[in-house]
Amino acid sequence: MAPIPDDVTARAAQLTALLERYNHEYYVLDAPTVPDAEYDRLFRELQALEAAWPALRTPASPTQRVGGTPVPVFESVRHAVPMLSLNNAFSDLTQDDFAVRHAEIIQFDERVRRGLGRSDSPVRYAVEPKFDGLAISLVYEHGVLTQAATRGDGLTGENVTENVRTVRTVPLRLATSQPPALLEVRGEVLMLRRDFEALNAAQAARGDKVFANPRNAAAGSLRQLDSRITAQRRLSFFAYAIARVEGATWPDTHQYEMQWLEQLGLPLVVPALRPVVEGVEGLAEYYERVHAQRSTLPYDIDGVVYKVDSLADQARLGFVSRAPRWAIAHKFPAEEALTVVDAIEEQVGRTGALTPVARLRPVAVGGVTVTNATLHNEDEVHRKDVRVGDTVIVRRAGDVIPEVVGVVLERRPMQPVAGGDLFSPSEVPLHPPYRIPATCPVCGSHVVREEGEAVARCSGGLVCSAQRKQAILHFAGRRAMDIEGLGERYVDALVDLGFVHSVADLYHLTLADFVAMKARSDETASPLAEAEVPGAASSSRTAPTRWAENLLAGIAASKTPPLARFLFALGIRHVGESTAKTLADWLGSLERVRQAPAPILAALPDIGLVVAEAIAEFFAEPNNAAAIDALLAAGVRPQGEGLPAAALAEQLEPARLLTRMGIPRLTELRAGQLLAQAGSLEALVTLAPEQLPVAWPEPLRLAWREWLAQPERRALLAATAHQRSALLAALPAMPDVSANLPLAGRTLVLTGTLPTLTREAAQALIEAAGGKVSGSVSRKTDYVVAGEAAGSKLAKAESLGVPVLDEAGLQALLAGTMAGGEAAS
DNA sequence: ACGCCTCGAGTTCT
DNA sequence: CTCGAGGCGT
Repeated sequence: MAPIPDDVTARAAQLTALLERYNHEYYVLDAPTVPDAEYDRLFRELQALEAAWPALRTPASPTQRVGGTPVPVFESVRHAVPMLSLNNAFSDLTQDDFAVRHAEIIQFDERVRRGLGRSDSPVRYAVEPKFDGLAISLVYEHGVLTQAATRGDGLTGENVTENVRTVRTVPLRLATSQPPALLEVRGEVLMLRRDFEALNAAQAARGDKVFANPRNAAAGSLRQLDSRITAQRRLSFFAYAIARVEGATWPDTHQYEMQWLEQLGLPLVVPALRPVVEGVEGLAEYYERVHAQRSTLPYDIDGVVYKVDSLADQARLGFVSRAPRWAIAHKFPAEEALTVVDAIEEQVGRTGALTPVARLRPVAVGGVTVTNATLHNEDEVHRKDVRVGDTVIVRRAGDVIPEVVGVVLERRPMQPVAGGDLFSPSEVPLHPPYRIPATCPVCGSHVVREEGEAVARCSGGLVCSAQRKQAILHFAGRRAMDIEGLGERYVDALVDLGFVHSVADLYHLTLADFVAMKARSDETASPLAEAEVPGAASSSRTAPTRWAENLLAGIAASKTPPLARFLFALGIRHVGESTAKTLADWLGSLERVRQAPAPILAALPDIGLVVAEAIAEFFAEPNNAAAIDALLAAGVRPQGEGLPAAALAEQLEPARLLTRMGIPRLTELRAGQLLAQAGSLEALVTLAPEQLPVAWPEPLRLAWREWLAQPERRALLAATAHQRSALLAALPAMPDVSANLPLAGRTLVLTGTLPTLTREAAQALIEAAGGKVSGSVSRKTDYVVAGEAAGSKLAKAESLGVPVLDEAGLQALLAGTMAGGEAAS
């Protein structure tokens, strides 16, 4: 290749420098000094030079902001310094008292001052808005941007360098003649509100999908595999931290860090929004000020961030389970909005539960458009007195789920009443108070509400198509049989068109069935029509069976589930994952679970009479028995341990079993006396009245005789005795050794996202080590394992003094090398 | 009998 | 995540 003439190299360098300066003036300083046309002219000149001499085209060239070749997939990038998330503090602005309103600020400041051993002098804090965008890490080597990565799980992110290069405010080269050998900057990529609106307008005009909020638009744009698309989207960047410096002096306060970054040409938020303040009053004042300004800012924020300004002090404070002790995110309270209830409809759940749902006029709350909100149950609707036509206050509670806070009664639609006078109102509400319907909206069966229960249920059982669909969906669910690809759309179509009546039918479906189903659902324009991929109109001839093959493969692959998951999949009332696991662990086979009478089941840990009877009734019900037999006949083989648990003998002590028969006033002590008289469970049936224990008072003797009088109870007693013997005979010869495992008898709670383990993987490891994973923190919790974005459970652990571990701590515990955890402050 | 704790069930939107 | 309800220890 011909060498590049010196004058060309010089001109290219000159153009690059000019374009970089104009870029910075335009996008970062918002103060252009040249007309756009001049910029475009220089830009095209540089492009032309680069076209003639491609060697000039470096990654740092301003021409490279237009995006390059699409990548098949983002490669992953390991962060040299982990990208942490901050602990959260929440505010409740409904309180007036300063101490109450700013309790989180006061607590944070106290923790900081305690940690620094500084009781009187106020701490200096660098404060800034908490952007609602995507955290990004930028690496500059000798002043040139060489890598940009998303946060990912904090340890490993995605390499999005090509995309970030197209973000106009990100300098491709640092504005200094003596750049550090290495500089890693952390900041946020986001979309300004005006850019978001323009983008959505353009998307809508083109008939493309619009984004729900700027955050989603930014995320969607940044994660484009084709960076040319990213280049067309107006993304912005704000820097807020330095992660690594080599070959330069690291400033000693956060404030100086920011000043340095600004000198290097990195965009920062306007100075007024990032002051250094002192003490609690300074933090509170800043919080109030930004909160008040929130809606007028050019971008979305979801709170503010407080950081101890001195880096030496930051170092002294250190970290608790991967979140810094010297910084905290203070979130604004949930946003509320007003909207109108168009209708109240009922959803029918798997158990037949009718749940009233408010259909709302679409309204934006906290970044998403809300159209539905659950009203939980009839009582709840009455408590809030929500009616059709009402204007209601909607909030996104905690983080996601929309909630109707209350009704604005002044706006309730009314109608005049004839003959109204001083003593009777002249108008009444247009709509009556809500009533749960008397019949199921799906199948018309009557609706029953048990005495003392909050939920109303459709009595139709599996006759009700809604219940059937939900039962099948539950059966196929990820935590149950895990049939891949069988989602709501297919279940709806399969049931509506009569291809599937019960779960066993799934295993008899053929390719021909699916093709027929597809044909019929196309005719009837059922929801399946929407399942087609864009442009599938022509491909429905060419590859009509691909999805069906996948589905059939998914169904076939689900034939050998672990017993616990199979039991859970059956959808027995009161039997969730945990109870299903108890049954599987203790009894070891489907047959033993099916045959166990209620008292045996109630002898197992955490299973009482209510649950035991629900299980026994489920298996006794002929329809259910037939459905299970059909599954077995179709080749479904739940995988059990084969043997009951060795410790079962203790659970099945005859006196214990007797107390679980549902006999009134029979305590364990009295059951023991009774057994001493009879000699064995079997002999109880024939025990003569005069042989009852002498210590028994007359009412008890009467209660016993009355209970035993019914034949089915004598049968239950006999069946229980029989099953007990059978189970004991099947017990394994060797006692189990689980007591020696490192986490035997320990209860752990997982919260947040762990850096490398998934929640399921962590749970599996803990259980393999003999421990138990629970969902909520209490005094009985031995450890809380906290990851990224840990929430209320971490806070609760700290308030109860429960030790908090990070993933490394958990691994140490699993290895049995650690006696205790790192205690939280 | 009471109260704590855990589990089950239902839910929204992208 | 939140509520309601069942299980179990006190």
